[in-house]
Amino acid sequence: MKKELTTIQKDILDFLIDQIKGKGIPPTLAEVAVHFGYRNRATVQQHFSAIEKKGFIKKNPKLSRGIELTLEDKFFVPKPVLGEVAAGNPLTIYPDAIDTVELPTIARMPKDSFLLRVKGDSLKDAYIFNGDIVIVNPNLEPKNGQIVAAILDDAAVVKRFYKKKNEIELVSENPDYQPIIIEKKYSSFKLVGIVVGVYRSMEKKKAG
Amino acid sequence: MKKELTTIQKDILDFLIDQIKGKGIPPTLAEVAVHFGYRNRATVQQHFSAIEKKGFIKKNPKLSRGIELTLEDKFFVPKPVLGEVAAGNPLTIYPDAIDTVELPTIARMPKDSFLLRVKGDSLKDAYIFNGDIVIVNPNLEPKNGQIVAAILDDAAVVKRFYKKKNEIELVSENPDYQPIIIEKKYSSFKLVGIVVGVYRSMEKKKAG
DNA sequence: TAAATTACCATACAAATGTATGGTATTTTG
DNA sequence: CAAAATACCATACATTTGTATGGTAATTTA
Repeated sequence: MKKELTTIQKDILDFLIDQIKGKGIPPTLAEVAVHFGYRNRATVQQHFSAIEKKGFIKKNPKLSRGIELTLEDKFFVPKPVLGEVAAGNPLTIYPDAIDTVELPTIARMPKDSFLLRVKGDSLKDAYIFNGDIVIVNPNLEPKNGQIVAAILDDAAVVKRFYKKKNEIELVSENPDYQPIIIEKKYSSFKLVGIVVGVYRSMEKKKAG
Repeated sequence: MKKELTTIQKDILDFLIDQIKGKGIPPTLAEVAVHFGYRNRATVQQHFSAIEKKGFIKKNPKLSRGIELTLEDKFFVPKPVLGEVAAGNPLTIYPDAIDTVELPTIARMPKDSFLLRVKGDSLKDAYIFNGDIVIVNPNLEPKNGQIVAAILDDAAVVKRFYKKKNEIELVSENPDYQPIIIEKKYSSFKLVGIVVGVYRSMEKKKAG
């Protein structure tokens, strides 16, 4: 019935969604071909057919730019969760997806953003809880007070970000946790991105 | 700078808006010609030029369906929020969208699901807070313990749902609020749907 | 192992598309 | 009144677009 998309098919679908939601109109076969470096439209044409057969888009025959998304009926689209981040103490971030969450289409992420599942309760006063999924955008400059994801000594944290004269402060909302202070020269610190949204599925009840 | 449109030009612009807003993609010259009964595309072509000269649309040369609206309103209308629902006490639900949420990259609304913005703090022990957006699916049967949206005396509430022998109980997580008990024959109660997810944008900081 | 799927390539074609040019008649404007 | 703008018509043309068909190689599935 509804099969899974291959990696390439998923990339193409992402591009379609990106164009439709971003530019407003669906791309032509040629435009997709150019974007992915294909030498002809037939390749895209065949990918479209495959994606349509799996039920993710609908082609309006003969109609230019006649691609419609059927995602709205699906509602939930599986997205990889790249790792678990500690709101409290640092945890490992995994190179590949450790899991997938069903993300509602309304909370669709920007192309290069990714998801992290929060562990711990140090952000509970910022209304982010154990098990919540945070959407991280790596292409934004952090402003003071924003919640960011960062790598610290090969582990990942989600904290509130404050830039000071010679140091960066990562604070938890929860007073039980001490702020992490990073001197600017400290090299094993790497900012990953800004947390732009939080999503929580209500499907399964969770513990407090 | 920006002159006024003639009656016909306005009709054509209206059609453009209609198509872009409704169908999602701008029409071709030919489609507009057919709609208005013109025998050729050149007529539409000239109208487009006139409307563009007056600053209401922008033509992307050589690009099929390359018409953009330059109206300040812009139609990448994010997501309509149908109303505000009280987690605490009932609030009115509005017939039309009262607001839109700005989300990272937004997909279209699932056909029959919708969004509601939560007001009040009676669900705070279920980790749903004032200002959060709940995603409501009206096509699911509620199970005991699930969080539902319901209409109660022309107002909407978001509560935890419990079905008992002869009554339905809607409880808040927050003990400050008394459970609402509805006898089964009570007619002004209508279940709207199940809350399947919660989304919160981090773009603007919010109050507790 | 055989069959199906995937992921590309190339070529061909009719129809659709945006554009250009030229024409006519009416209405509006300076 | 003359000039400009408006509102259509017709035809022509190069591209673009969707589609169809056939082929190759690698991978996945049965």
